Amino acid sequence: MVPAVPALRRALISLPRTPPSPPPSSPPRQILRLHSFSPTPHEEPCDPQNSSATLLRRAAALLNSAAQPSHLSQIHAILLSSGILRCSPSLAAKLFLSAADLGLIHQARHLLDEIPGPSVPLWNAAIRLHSRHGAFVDALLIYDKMLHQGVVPDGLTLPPVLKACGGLPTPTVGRAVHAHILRRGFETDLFVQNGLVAMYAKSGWIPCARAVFDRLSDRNVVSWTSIISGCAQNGFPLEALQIFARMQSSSDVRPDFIAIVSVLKAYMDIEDLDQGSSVHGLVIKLGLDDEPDLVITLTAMYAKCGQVHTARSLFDQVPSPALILWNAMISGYAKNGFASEAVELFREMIARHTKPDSVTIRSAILACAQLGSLEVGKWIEDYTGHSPFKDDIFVKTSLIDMYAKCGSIARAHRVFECISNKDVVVWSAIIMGYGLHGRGREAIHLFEEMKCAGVRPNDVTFVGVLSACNHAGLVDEGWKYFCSMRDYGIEPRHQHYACVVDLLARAGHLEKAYEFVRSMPMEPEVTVWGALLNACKIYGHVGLGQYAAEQIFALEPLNAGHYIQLSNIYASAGMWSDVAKVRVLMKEKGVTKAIGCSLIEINGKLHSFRVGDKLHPRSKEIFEMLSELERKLKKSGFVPHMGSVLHDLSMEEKEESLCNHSERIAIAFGLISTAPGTTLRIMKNLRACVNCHSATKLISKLVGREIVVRDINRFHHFKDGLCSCGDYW
DNA sequence: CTAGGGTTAG
Repeated sequence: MVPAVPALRRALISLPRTPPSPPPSSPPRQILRLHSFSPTPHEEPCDPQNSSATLLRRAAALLNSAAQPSHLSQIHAILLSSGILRCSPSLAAKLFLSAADLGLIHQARHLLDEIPGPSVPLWNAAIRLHSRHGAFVDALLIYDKMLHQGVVPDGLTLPPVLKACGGLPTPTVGRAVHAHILRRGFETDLFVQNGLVAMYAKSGWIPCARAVFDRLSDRNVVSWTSIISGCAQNGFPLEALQIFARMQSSSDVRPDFIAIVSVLKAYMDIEDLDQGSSVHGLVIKLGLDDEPDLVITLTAMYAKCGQVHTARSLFDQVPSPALILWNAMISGYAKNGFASEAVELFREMIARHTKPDSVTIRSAILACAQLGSLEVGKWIEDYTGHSPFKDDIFVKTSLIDMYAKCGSIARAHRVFECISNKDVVVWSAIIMGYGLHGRGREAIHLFEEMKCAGVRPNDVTFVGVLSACNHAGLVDEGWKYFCSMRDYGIEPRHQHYACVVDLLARAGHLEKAYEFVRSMPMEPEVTVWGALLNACKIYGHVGLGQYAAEQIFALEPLNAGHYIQLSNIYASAGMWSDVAKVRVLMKEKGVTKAIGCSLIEINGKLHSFRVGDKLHPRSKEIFEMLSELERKLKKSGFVPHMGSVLHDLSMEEKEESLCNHSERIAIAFGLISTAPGTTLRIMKNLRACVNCHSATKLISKLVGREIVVRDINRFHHFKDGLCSCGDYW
């Protein structure tokens, strides 16, 4: 009789129970003939002994053939109601093992309680079953009960117990079990020792995991893998790789595919593709390149490191990809700017009748957000609504983000409203969305509402609020919120500082902004100097602009936008020789201006235009519309803002007339290809230029259309001659 | 009869 360790008991009492999953509700497919079990009148009704024996025999025979959960449930129910289960522990045990084999946790649990004194293998099976299915607390409670009944665990009891401990947030229980193990002498049991290493590793207690590992006299591939993956998963990728190197040099343990997967994870984390590829070589040498799980990890690694083409070639070699392989490829595309490839692959997946999970759907939604296409966005929401993930809060949050980025804040809000338990990320997403659309007041209102609802803002929420204030020119509010961050114990990051600099500078408080930059506790990065430079352009402040530009050139010498900003500052001040100098500087450094490009979506298809683009099949009509627009603009007294011509640094581009800017062509195309009154949605890769911005305002009025333009930073909603940004961008 | 790994993150 061994008493339960008090520490283990104490630790267990404090644990929350895992909420039980509902028992399977699907009705039995095939109804067993119930009456054949129950004692029937013609079968010696007056002799319960005899009929019980018959029943037992029949039940045992049926149990041997009961491969389906529904059959098992029925047998269970019948035996239970007849009270016979209590008379025959061996039958109960048999029934229990069948239930365990079928993964029927609830029934197995119920049956275990029916068995008077379960044997050690039975206890082991029960613990293993719960541990495998993630019911860790239950697994431990069963273990506790076992100890309490004075049953002595064997070598097979502890591995699943340790696995359950490793699944808990802290290794408190694990340590108690460890103490147990020490007292009982499982020092030479490799399974138990490996379990300890994995338990500490999973809980993030790497030094403890290492201590156990280092004391092992005998190590197999599982011991090595446990410690390697422990390091890789807890932010010590370099240690993981060192240990792998040691494994190869100082042991004759041959890595198997699971070991390699763990190693690749470490390379993935440090994004060391060169080393990662060399492991790919090792995989081939070991003859493991056909291992499906390794193909998944390799694909994920290449995809995550931006080598989407290499990833795709691996993907294409798999005849029927598993769900997570689809996920790795689709998310790889989405994260690396291959949005249309991601959406296309998602469609292919559906066409091939592979059911996506919430990870797939989230990746697909992310791709839609990047694509900016409202049509594709609506399609994916529709798809999501018919999927089992329609109520998933992660999915809904990505939908909010997606609609905001596709230009429909109304749709984003609709999704937002329908979420019952809004967490901080949901609120942050909608606040960010309103900010993106220049609706700062509403963003602030939502922020206050969120606080009233008792949701605590985090650093991301503050980025949202600050950028919302910024886009709407709400200087005082923005400053107030920035100062309130510390009340919430949030230390402002660089991004928050950048927002404030932009906020102050754009509103004309250049000196204040500069002072603020100097007071920053970290080195200002490009975004901060860029905000200053931009404001200097707006307010014609040459000196500070020059200084900011110098800082930027040192940090990011190859981005043409900064040179153009500086050049524009000089041009506005009439400093033509300095304009020329900037041009020379650009040439010396080999910086070329990004070519403006606008996209417009018509009937779900994207059309792209560049400056002066004549490549479109309907080019002739487009240019007729362009001249008509220009006529209308002139007639209503529109004067082009000549400053915008100065954007173009090369002589060739200077010759381009302003009305050839790409967004104007996209608008013209939109007008000739849609019904009157249809909203036009345009995306461009640069910031809106001053001239196009005022022209578009007027055009929206002249043609009676709402025009939504997503530029590189934000949205502009043009309507009735006005823009939602209030000319503040 | 036991053990180690993999997609993702608004």
